[in-house]
Amino acid sequence: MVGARSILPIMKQATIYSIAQALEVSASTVSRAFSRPDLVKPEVRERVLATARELGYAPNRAARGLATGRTGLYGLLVPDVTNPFFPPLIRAIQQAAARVDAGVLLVDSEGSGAAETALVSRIKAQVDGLLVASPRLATAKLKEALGAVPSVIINRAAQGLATVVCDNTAALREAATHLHDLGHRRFALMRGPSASWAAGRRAHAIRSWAQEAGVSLAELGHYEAVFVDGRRAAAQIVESGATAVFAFDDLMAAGVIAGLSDLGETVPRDRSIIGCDDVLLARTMTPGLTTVTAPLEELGRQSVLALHGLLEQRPVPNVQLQGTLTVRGTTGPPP
Amino acid sequence: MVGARSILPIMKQATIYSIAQALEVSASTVSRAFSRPDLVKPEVRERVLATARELGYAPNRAARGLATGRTGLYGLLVPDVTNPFFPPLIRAIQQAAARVDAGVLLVDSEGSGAAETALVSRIKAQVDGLLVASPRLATAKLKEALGAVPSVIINRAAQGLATVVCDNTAALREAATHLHDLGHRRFALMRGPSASWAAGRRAHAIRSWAQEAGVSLAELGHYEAVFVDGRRAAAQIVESGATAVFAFDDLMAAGVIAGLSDLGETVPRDRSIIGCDDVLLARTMTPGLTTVTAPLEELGRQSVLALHGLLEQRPVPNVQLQGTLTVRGTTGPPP
DNA sequence: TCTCTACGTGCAATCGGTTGCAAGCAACCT
DNA sequence: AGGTTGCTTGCAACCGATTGCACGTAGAGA
Repeated sequence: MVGARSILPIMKQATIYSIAQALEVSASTVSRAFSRPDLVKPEVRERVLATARELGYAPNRAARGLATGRTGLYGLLVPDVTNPFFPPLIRAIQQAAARVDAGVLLVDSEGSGAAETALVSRIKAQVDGLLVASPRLATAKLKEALGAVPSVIINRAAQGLATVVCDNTAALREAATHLHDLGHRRFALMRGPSASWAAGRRAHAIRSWAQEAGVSLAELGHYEAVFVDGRRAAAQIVESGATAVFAFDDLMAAGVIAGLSDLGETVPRDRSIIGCDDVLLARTMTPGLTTVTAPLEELGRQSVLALHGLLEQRPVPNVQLQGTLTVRGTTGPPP
Repeated sequence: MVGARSILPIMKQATIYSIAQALEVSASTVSRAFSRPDLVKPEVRERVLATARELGYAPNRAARGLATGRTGLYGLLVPDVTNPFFPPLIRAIQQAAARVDAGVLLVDSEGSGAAETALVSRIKAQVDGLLVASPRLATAKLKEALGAVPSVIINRAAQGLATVVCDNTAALREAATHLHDLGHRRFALMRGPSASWAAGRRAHAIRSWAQEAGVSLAELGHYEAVFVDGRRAAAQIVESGATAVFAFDDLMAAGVIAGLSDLGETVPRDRSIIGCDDVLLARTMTPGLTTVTAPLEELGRQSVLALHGLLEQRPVPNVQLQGTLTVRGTTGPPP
């Protein structure tokens, strides 16, 4: 014994065996004190827990995983971490997962359906279950890729899979009415990606409202849900003659505003714009963006709850949450 | 050979043993074919690999982890996922980690130093190493919390720890010169959080430039690096009489612009603003924000490289990258 | 007093890899 | 021919927790 290193004795991490030894009980008892406390005499359990704390014991995840087949990890697959829609969702998921003692393994598919397939099969052996946010893949392919891994799909309907979605229909109708009340009669709708489930839903909500209200609606797109596509679309909007615009999401809305500004227009003086999602950007731009706020924290929490339920063999109902209208500064009376 | 089950035979996931059996070799050989290919006769190795592919074999991470003590996971601790500075970094880290066959376990400290301590000790047993982005904790406490876990600190200097930082001094001086050339002579600096290393560095860079250039510099703050703090600070800026403002980061810059707008001013007509980091927001606001672009992808890549090196016992030099000036629409001549 | 039940505990196998050690074998050297 | 070397491979002991099974004990019931 040479290296008497000063502070921390190079003591190997405590195991159930070290605890068992210290207490002169068997390792099984220690194990059970944690995983099945009801099977251990209260007094013994207390002593085990105390000693564990003393020795700084933390169960070895790998060993537990090997024995139980559970990793304590949830995979989270997002199409694009840098899209401001996802970070609040990620955070909520992370928190909720921590509450059920699970970690979050994050992967980004860079918006590619092919990558989704690859990533899913890459990580499905490493996790207990998968949370798939806004998948690009068609439902059938998605199901195939997922195989038997317990999964929850976020922000998209998918027959035969557990889903947690946000319905914006009511909020969008409210938004439309808000614009109508301000005096707008000519509307434009900037459609999102054709493969996007949300885009279809939103378009449908607005389309049916416009029909009922008997106002004109110019449908533009499909566009990619990115800033530059919004910016480029500004000319088409001007051309359409619409005074009020529904952008597919906040990013596109910001793009449109930038594009209109390039053309010498000011929002909301010359035109009103409404976004969707209420990402950080919507709150921080000037003027603030009128938009439909998605309950992202709740979305995250519910997804984790659903996955957790799935893992415990509980039947999990599909969840549908509601978006709400948030009026800020990009809507006003028509010129 | 009986079970010709039609599509997916309910076959348990393939293991090295199933492969070994199929090939009539020992499991050790199969194991070595993967982990130490050089020890296996090429011909045998080929057959193992082929059979593995055929059987859809994927090594069991938990088992490997138990045997080797490696989990194949890097922990990534960020103070706030929703701060747009981090998502691009996260994505880069995730990609780089995948390239060395590691997963990323993401945790968010919600900007609290105390939570950092708790989270670090919570996950350090589950990961091979830790990437700590912009920690709030003082270096000493951080080191204590990290203990012996191989770690890389991102975006902050920390004596005795491996670090990967971005130096903005040169870019900020360039930005200052840009403003000076436009005719500005009265400057203001909105300082970031006092605990932030980056804030100190940026302040120092600007302060020393101002001194050399012989222009007036009003130092405001410290502020939190959030939108609302920027917005509230607008009045102080007007009061200071500065025509050009360095905000600690883009979020604050956006806040200032909003605040000035509240007061009836327009940027850059009435005042010029410069941010820092070049987050998505900076590109998507109207007008675009003049700012110092941080090489986030490179920052992420280098951090992973460093951690990977650490894990292989290689000596890892500290990395320092350079920010670059990006001129957009929030800077112009003084009124 | 004797069985029966219920509870608490320990034994030992198991999860799926990794790895030190030694044996088998062929080529090479003297 | 005998000895040496180096390459392949198998054996078996781990890694740290979980869990089915069986044993021992004490209290309940007859």
